[in-house]
Amino acid sequence: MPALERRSLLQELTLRGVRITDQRRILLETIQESDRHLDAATLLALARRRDRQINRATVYRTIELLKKLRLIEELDLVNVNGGKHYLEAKTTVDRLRLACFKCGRIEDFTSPLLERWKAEISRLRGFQIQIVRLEVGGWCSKCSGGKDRNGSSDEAL
Amino acid sequence: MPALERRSLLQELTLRGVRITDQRRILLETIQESDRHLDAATLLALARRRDRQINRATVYRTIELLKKLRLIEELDLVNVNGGKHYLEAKTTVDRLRLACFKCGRIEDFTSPLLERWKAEISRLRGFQIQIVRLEVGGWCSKCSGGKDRNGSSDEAL
DNA sequence: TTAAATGCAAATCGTTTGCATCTGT
DNA sequence: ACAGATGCAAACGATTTGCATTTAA
Repeated sequence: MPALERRSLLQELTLRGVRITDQRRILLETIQESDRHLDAATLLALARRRDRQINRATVYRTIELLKKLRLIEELDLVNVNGGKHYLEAKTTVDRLRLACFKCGRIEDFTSPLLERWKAEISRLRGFQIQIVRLEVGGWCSKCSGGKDRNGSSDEAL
Repeated sequence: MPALERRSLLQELTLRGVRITDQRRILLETIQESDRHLDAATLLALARRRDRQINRATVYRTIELLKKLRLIEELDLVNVNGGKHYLEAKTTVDRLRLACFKCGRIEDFTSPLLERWKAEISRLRGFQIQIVRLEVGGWCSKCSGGKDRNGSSDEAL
Protein backbone atom coordinates (compact mmCIF):
# COMPACT_ATOMS: atom_id res chain seq x y z
CA MET A 1 0.00 0.00 0.00
CA PRO A 2 1.62 3.27 -1.09
CA ALA A 3 1.84 6.02 1.50
CA LEU A 4 0.06 8.82 -0.31
CA GLU A 5 -2.67 9.31 2.23
CA ARG A 6 -1.67 12.32 4.33
CA ARG A 7 -0.42 14.58 1.59
CA SER A 8 -2.61 17.15 -0.06
CA LEU A 9 -3.39 16.90 -3.74
CA LEU A 10 -1.20 19.93 -4.26
CA GLN A 11 1.70 18.28 -2.48
CA GLU A 12 1.20 15.14 -4.53
CA LEU A 13 1.33 17.01 -7.80
CA THR A 14 4.36 19.02 -6.78
CA LEU A 15 6.09 15.88 -5.67
CA ARG A 16 5.50 14.34 -9.04
CA GLY A 17 6.89 17.33 -10.85
CA VAL A 18 3.57 18.44 -12.30
CA ARG A 19 3.34 22.10 -13.20
CA ILE A 20 1.23 24.06 -10.75
CA THR A 21 -0.96 26.78 -12.15
CA ASP A 22 -3.36 29.10 -10.34
CA GLN A 23 -6.28 27.21 -11.84
CA ARG A 24 -5.01 23.86 -10.71
CA ARG A 25 -4.33 25.13 -7.22
CA ILE A 26 -7.90 26.35 -6.97
CA LEU A 27 -9.40 23.18 -8.39
CA LEU A 28 -7.37 20.97 -6.06
CA GLU A 29 -8.43 22.97 -3.03
CA THR A 30 -12.03 22.94 -4.13
CA ILE A 31 -12.05 19.18 -4.50
CA GLN A 32 -10.35 18.67 -1.19
CA GLU A 33 -12.55 21.02 0.78
CA SER A 34 -15.72 19.76 -0.82
CA ASP A 35 -18.23 17.63 0.91
CA ARG A 36 -17.74 14.85 -1.66
CA HIS A 37 -19.84 13.74 -4.61
CA LEU A 38 -18.82 16.63 -6.74
CA ASP A 39 -19.62 16.51 -10.41
CA ALA A 40 -17.66 18.46 -13.01
CA ALA A 41 -20.25 21.22 -13.34
CA THR A 42 -20.40 21.76 -9.59
CA LEU A 43 -16.63 21.79 -9.36
CA LEU A 44 -16.55 24.43 -12.04
CA ALA A 45 -19.15 26.53 -10.26
CA LEU A 46 -17.40 26.29 -6.90
CA ALA A 47 -14.01 27.03 -8.39
CA ARG A 48 -15.43 30.08 -10.13
CA ARG A 49 -16.33 31.57 -6.80
CA ARG A 50 -12.61 31.89 -6.23
CA ASP A 51 -11.62 32.78 -9.74
CA ARG A 52 -14.33 33.85 -12.10
CA GLN A 53 -12.11 33.05 -15.07
CA ILE A 54 -11.73 29.32 -14.66
CA ASN A 55 -12.79 27.48 -17.75
CA ARG A 56 -14.82 24.33 -18.18
CA ALA A 57 -12.16 22.72 -20.36
CA THR A 58 -9.57 23.26 -17.67
CA VAL A 59 -11.82 21.51 -15.17
CA TYR A 60 -12.14 18.44 -17.38
CA ARG A 61 -8.45 18.43 -18.18
CA THR A 62 -7.57 18.62 -14.50
CA ILE A 63 -9.97 15.81 -13.68
CA GLU A 64 -8.32 13.68 -16.31
CA LEU A 65 -4.90 14.47 -14.93
CA LEU A 66 -5.90 13.53 -11.40
CA LYS A 67 -7.52 10.33 -12.59
CA LYS A 68 -4.38 9.31 -14.42
CA LEU A 69 -2.33 9.93 -11.30
CA ARG A 70 -4.96 8.04 -9.30
CA LEU A 71 -5.40 10.89 -6.88
CA ILE A 72 -9.14 11.08 -7.29
CA GLU A 73 -11.86 8.52 -7.76
CA GLU A 74 -14.66 8.78 -10.21
CA LEU A 75 -18.09 7.43 -9.35
CA ASP A 76 -21.21 6.83 -11.35
CA LEU A 77 -23.52 6.29 -8.39
CA VAL A 78 -25.70 3.72 -10.12
CA ASN A 79 -26.72 6.43 -12.55
CA VAL A 80 -29.07 8.03 -9.96
CA ASN A 81 -28.59 11.46 -11.44
CA GLY A 82 -28.12 10.67 -15.09
CA GLY A 83 -24.94 10.63 -17.08
CA LYS A 84 -22.59 12.62 -14.93
CA HIS A 85 -19.70 11.29 -12.93
CA TYR A 86 -18.76 12.25 -9.41
CA LEU A 87 -15.35 12.94 -8.00
CA GLU A 88 -13.66 12.70 -4.70
CA ALA A 89 -10.12 12.73 -3.42
CA LYS A 90 -8.88 9.21 -2.91
CA THR A 91 -8.78 8.00 0.66
CA THR A 92 -6.88 5.26 2.40
CA VAL A 93 -9.68 2.78 2.57
CA ASP A 94 -12.03 1.70 -0.18
CA ARG A 95 -15.67 2.35 0.45
CA LEU A 96 -18.97 1.18 -0.88
CA ARG A 97 -21.65 3.77 -1.71
CA LEU A 98 -25.28 3.29 -0.90
CA ALA A 99 -27.41 5.47 -3.14
CA CYS A 100 -31.04 5.92 -2.17
CA PHE A 101 -33.40 5.99 -5.13
CA LYS A 102 -36.03 7.82 -3.15
CA CYS A 103 -34.22 10.65 -1.39
CA GLY A 104 -31.01 10.61 -3.42
CA ARG A 105 -28.76 10.53 -0.38
CA ILE A 106 -25.41 8.77 -0.61
CA GLU A 107 -24.13 6.81 2.35
CA ASP A 108 -20.72 5.30 2.74
CA PHE A 109 -20.07 1.83 3.94
CA THR A 110 -16.75 0.29 4.83
CA SER A 111 -16.08 -3.28 5.70
CA PRO A 112 -13.08 -5.47 6.34
CA LEU A 113 -14.66 -7.91 3.89
CA LEU A 114 -13.58 -5.59 1.13
CA GLU A 115 -9.87 -6.06 1.68
CA ARG A 116 -10.29 -9.80 1.80
CA TRP A 117 -12.24 -9.65 -1.38
CA LYS A 118 -9.61 -7.66 -3.20
CA ALA A 119 -7.00 -10.15 -2.08
CA GLU A 120 -9.19 -13.02 -3.27
CA ILE A 121 -9.60 -11.46 -6.71
CA SER A 122 -5.91 -10.77 -7.11
CA ARG A 123 -5.02 -14.25 -6.06
CA LEU A 124 -7.62 -16.18 -8.03
CA ARG A 125 -7.56 -14.13 -11.20
CA GLY A 126 -4.14 -12.58 -11.23
CA PHE A 127 -5.82 -9.23 -11.63
CA GLN A 128 -3.87 -6.10 -10.63
CA ILE A 129 -6.52 -3.91 -9.07
CA GLN A 130 -6.22 -0.18 -9.68
CA ILE A 131 -9.74 1.00 -9.04
CA VAL A 132 -12.58 -0.45 -7.05
CA ARG A 133 -16.00 0.99 -7.56
CA LEU A 134 -18.78 -0.44 -5.47
CA GLU A 135 -22.23 1.01 -5.71
CA VAL A 136 -25.48 -0.14 -4.24
CA GLY A 137 -28.85 1.30 -5.16
CA GLY A 138 -32.03 0.91 -3.16
CA TRP A 139 -33.92 2.48 -0.33
CA CYS A 140 -32.19 3.87 2.70
CA SER A 141 -33.47 3.12 6.18
CA LYS A 142 -35.44 6.36 6.31
CA CYS A 143 -37.10 5.86 2.96
CA SER A 144 -37.89 2.19 3.33
CA GLY A 145 -39.76 3.11 6.47
CA GLY A 146 -39.44 -0.23 8.10
CA LYS A 147 -41.94 -2.36 6.28
CA ASP A 148 -41.69 -1.89 2.51
CA ARG A 149 -40.81 -5.16 0.81
CA ASN A 150 -38.19 -5.68 -1.83
CA GLY A 151 -38.71 -5.48 -5.61
CA SER A 152 -42.38 -4.68 -5.87
CA SER A 153 -42.37 -1.09 -7.01
CA ASP A 154 -42.62 0.22 -10.55
CA GLU A 155 -41.81 3.65 -9.22
CA ALA A 156 -38.30 3.69 -7.94
CA LEU A 157 -35.12 4.28 -9.91
CA MET B 1 -35.23 -13.95 -3.21
CA PRO B 2 -37.95 -13.50 -5.84
CA ALA B 3 -38.30 -16.29 -8.38
CA LEU B 4 -37.93 -14.32 -11.57
CA GLU B 5 -34.87 -16.14 -12.81
CA ARG B 6 -36.13 -18.71 -15.28
CA ARG B 7 -38.65 -16.60 -17.12
CA SER B 8 -37.78 -14.75 -20.27
CA LEU B 9 -37.95 -10.99 -20.38
CA LEU B 10 -40.97 -11.33 -22.61
CA GLN B 11 -42.73 -13.55 -20.11
CA GLU B 12 -41.89 -11.12 -17.35
CA LEU B 13 -43.39 -8.19 -19.19
CA THR B 14 -46.50 -10.10 -20.15
CA LEU B 15 -46.89 -11.24 -16.59
CA ARG B 16 -46.80 -7.67 -15.42
CA GLY B 17 -49.40 -6.57 -17.93
CA VAL B 18 -47.02 -4.52 -20.04
CA ARG B 19 -48.07 -3.98 -23.59
CA ILE B 20 -46.04 -6.06 -26.03
CA THR B 21 -45.14 -4.51 -29.35
CA ASP B 22 -43.12 -5.95 -32.20
CA GLN B 23 -40.28 -3.60 -31.35
CA ARG B 24 -40.23 -4.61 -27.73
CA ARG B 25 -40.30 -8.27 -28.60
CA ILE B 26 -37.28 -7.84 -30.84
CA LEU B 27 -35.38 -5.76 -28.32
CA LEU B 28 -36.02 -8.24 -25.53
CA GLU B 29 -34.83 -11.14 -27.64
CA THR B 30 -31.77 -9.23 -28.74
CA ILE B 31 -30.81 -8.44 -25.18
CA GLN B 32 -31.36 -11.98 -24.08
CA GLU B 33 -29.48 -13.63 -26.90
CA SER B 34 -26.62 -11.20 -26.70
CA ASP B 35 -23.25 -12.04 -25.34
CA ARG B 36 -23.56 -9.37 -22.66
CA HIS B 37 -22.09 -5.90 -22.31
CA LEU B 38 -24.38 -4.40 -24.85
CA ASP B 39 -24.57 -0.66 -25.13
CA ALA B 40 -27.58 1.18 -26.49
CA ALA B 41 -26.05 1.79 -29.91
CA THR B 42 -25.12 -1.86 -30.34
CA LEU B 43 -28.55 -2.97 -29.21
CA LEU B 44 -30.06 -0.69 -31.82
CA ALA B 45 -27.79 -2.04 -34.53
CA LEU B 46 -28.47 -5.67 -33.65
CA ALA B 47 -32.21 -5.11 -33.39
CA ARG B 48 -32.20 -3.44 -36.79
CA ARG B 49 -30.93 -6.61 -38.36
CA ARG B 50 -34.31 -8.06 -37.53
CA ASP B 51 -36.38 -5.01 -38.18
CA ARG B 52 -34.78 -2.22 -40.12
CA GLN B 53 -37.38 0.20 -38.78
CA ILE B 54 -36.57 0.15 -35.11
CA ASN B 55 -35.86 3.59 -33.80
CA ARG B 56 -33.22 4.83 -31.43
CA ALA B 57 -35.78 6.51 -29.19
CA THR B 58 -37.64 3.24 -28.81
CA VAL B 59 -34.44 1.56 -27.73
CA TYR B 60 -33.85 4.09 -24.99
CA ARG B 61 -37.45 4.01 -23.88
CA THR B 62 -37.36 0.23 -23.67
CA ILE B 63 -34.14 0.30 -21.69
CA GLU B 64 -35.73 2.69 -19.25
CA LEU B 65 -38.76 0.46 -18.93
CA LEU B 66 -36.67 -2.60 -18.21
CA LYS B 67 -34.58 -0.73 -15.69
CA LYS B 68 -37.67 0.41 -13.84
CA LEU B 69 -38.90 -3.14 -13.69
CA ARG B 70 -35.43 -4.25 -12.64
CA LEU B 71 -35.21 -6.81 -15.39
CA ILE B 72 -31.93 -5.56 -16.71
CA GLU B 73 -28.83 -4.18 -15.10
CA GLU B 74 -26.95 -1.17 -16.27
CA LEU B 75 -23.19 -1.00 -15.92
CA ASP B 76 -20.71 1.77 -16.33
CA LEU B 77 -17.61 -0.46 -16.32
CA VAL B 78 -15.41 2.05 -14.55
CA ASN B 79 -15.84 4.31 -17.54
CA VAL B 80 -13.40 2.25 -19.65
CA ASN B 81 -15.13 3.13 -22.86
CA GLY B 82 -16.33 6.62 -22.15
CA GLY B 83 -19.82 7.75 -21.39
CA LYS B 84 -21.92 4.83 -22.50
CA HIS B 85 -23.69 2.37 -20.27
CA TYR B 86 -23.90 -1.36 -20.75
CA LEU B 87 -26.89 -3.60 -20.37
CA GLU B 88 -27.54 -7.16 -19.51
CA ALA B 89 -30.47 -9.25 -18.46
CA LYS B 90 -30.50 -9.68 -14.72
CA THR B 91 -29.28 -13.04 -13.47
CA THR B 92 -29.78 -14.93 -10.27
CA VAL B 93 -26.46 -14.20 -8.75
CA ASP B 94 -24.74 -10.84 -8.46
CA ARG B 95 -21.38 -10.58 -10.11
CA LEU B 96 -18.40 -8.34 -9.96
CA ARG B 97 -16.85 -7.09 -13.22
CA LEU B 98 -13.15 -6.87 -13.77
CA ALA B 99 -12.40 -4.39 -16.54
CA CYS B 100 -8.90 -4.40 -17.95
CA PHE B 101 -7.58 -0.93 -18.77
CA LYS B 102 -5.08 -2.31 -21.22
CA CYS B 103 -7.00 -4.77 -23.37
CA GLY B 104 -10.53 -3.69 -22.48
CA ARG B 105 -11.72 -7.19 -21.69
CA ILE B 106 -14.42 -7.69 -19.07
CA GLU B 107 -14.25 -10.67 -16.74
CA ASP B 108 -16.88 -11.76 -14.31
CA PHE B 109 -16.21 -12.75 -10.77
CA THR B 110 -18.61 -14.29 -8.32
CA SER B 111 -18.02 -14.95 -4.70
CA PRO B 112 -20.03 -16.15 -1.73
CA LEU B 113 -18.62 -13.15 0.09
CA LEU B 114 -21.00 -11.01 -1.88
CA GLU B 115 -24.13 -12.45 -0.38
CA ARG B 116 -22.71 -12.10 3.09
CA TRP B 117 -21.85 -8.55 2.33
CA LYS B 118 -25.33 -7.70 1.13
CA ALA B 119 -26.75 -9.22 4.27
CA GLU B 120 -24.33 -7.20 6.37
CA ILE B 121 -25.33 -3.96 4.69
CA SER B 122 -29.03 -4.64 5.05
CA ARG B 123 -28.64 -5.53 8.65
CA LEU B 124 -26.31 -2.74 9.74
CA ARG B 125 -27.81 0.07 7.70
CA GLY B 126 -31.38 -0.98 7.19
CA PHE B 127 -30.81 -0.49 3.48
CA GLN B 128 -33.15 -2.29 1.06
CA ILE B 129 -30.83 -3.28 -1.75
CA GLN B 130 -32.26 -3.15 -5.26
CA ILE B 131 -29.14 -2.95 -7.36
CA VAL B 132 -25.58 -3.95 -6.73
CA ARG B 133 -22.97 -2.70 -9.09
CA LEU B 134 -19.44 -3.82 -8.49
CA GLU B 135 -16.72 -2.81 -10.85
CA VAL B 136 -13.00 -3.24 -10.63
CA GLY B 137 -10.53 -1.63 -12.98
CA GLY B 138 -6.94 -2.67 -13.47
CA TRP B 139 -4.83 -5.06 -15.45
CA CYS B 140 -5.93 -8.56 -16.21
CA SER B 141 -3.58 -11.48 -15.76
CA LYS B 142 -2.58 -11.42 -19.42
CA CYS B 143 -1.86 -7.71 -19.49
CA SER B 144 -0.07 -7.50 -16.18
CA GLY B 145 2.31 -10.11 -17.52
CA GLY B 146 3.36 -11.46 -14.21
CA LYS B 147 5.73 -8.87 -12.89
CA ASP B 148 4.32 -5.37 -13.39
CA ARG B 149 3.95 -3.63 -10.08
CA ASN B 150 0.96 -1.72 -8.88
CA GLY B 151 0.36 2.03 -9.20
CA SER B 152 3.48 3.17 -11.00
CA SER B 153 2.13 3.99 -14.44
CA ASP B 154 0.94 7.33 -15.73
CA GLU B 155 -0.37 5.55 -18.76
CA ALA B 156 -3.28 3.40 -17.70
CA LEU B 157 -6.92 4.51 -17.38
C1' DT C 1 -61.96 2.72 -28.60
C1' DT C 2 -58.35 4.69 -26.45
C1' DA C 3 -54.38 4.78 -23.53
C1' DA C 4 -50.02 3.74 -24.60
C1' DA C 5 -46.07 3.06 -27.88
C1' DT C 6 -43.66 4.57 -31.92
C1' DG C 7 -40.92 7.37 -35.40
C1' DC C 8 -38.90 11.40 -36.45
C1' DA C 9 -36.21 15.38 -35.79
C1' DA C 10 -34.61 18.61 -32.89
C1' DA C 11 -32.94 19.55 -28.35
C1' DT C 12 -30.18 18.68 -24.35
C1' DC C 13 -26.50 17.18 -21.49
C1' DG C 14 -21.89 15.89 -20.30
C1' DT C 15 -17.56 15.85 -22.18
C1' DT C 16 -13.74 16.58 -25.67
C1' DT C 17 -10.97 18.99 -29.08
C1' DG C 18 -8.33 22.39 -32.25
C1' DC C 19 -6.12 26.28 -32.09
C1' DA C 20 -4.29 30.71 -30.78
C1' DT C 21 -2.51 32.70 -26.63
C1' DC C 22 -0.44 32.77 -22.20
C1' DT C 23 2.61 31.07 -18.15
C1' DG C 24 5.49 28.21 -14.91
C1' DT C 25 9.84 26.59 -14.54
C1' DA D 1 12.86 30.14 -24.02
C1' DC D 2 9.65 26.87 -24.59
C1' DA D 3 7.01 22.79 -23.20
C1' DG D 4 3.01 22.66 -21.36
C1' DA D 5 -1.44 24.87 -19.64
C1' DT D 6 -5.26 27.78 -20.65
C1' DG D 7 -9.55 29.98 -22.80
C1' DC D 8 -12.67 29.95 -26.23
C1' DA D 9 -15.86 28.13 -29.29
C1' DA D 10 -17.16 24.60 -31.87
C1' DA D 11 -17.64 19.55 -32.19
C1' DC D 12 -18.96 15.34 -30.25
C1' DG D 13 -21.41 11.22 -28.51
C1' DA D 14 -24.96 9.54 -25.66
C1' DT D 15 -29.43 10.24 -24.28
C1' DT D 16 -34.03 12.72 -24.04
C1' DT D 17 -38.06 15.13 -25.64
C1' DG D 18 -42.31 17.12 -28.20
C1' DC D 19 -45.43 16.01 -31.22
C1' DA D 20 -48.04 13.82 -34.87
C1' DT D 21 -49.16 9.04 -36.04
C1' DT D 22 -49.87 4.17 -35.26
C1' DT D 23 -51.15 0.11 -32.54
C1' DA D 24 -52.18 -3.49 -28.73
C1' DA D 25 -55.60 -4.76 -25.88
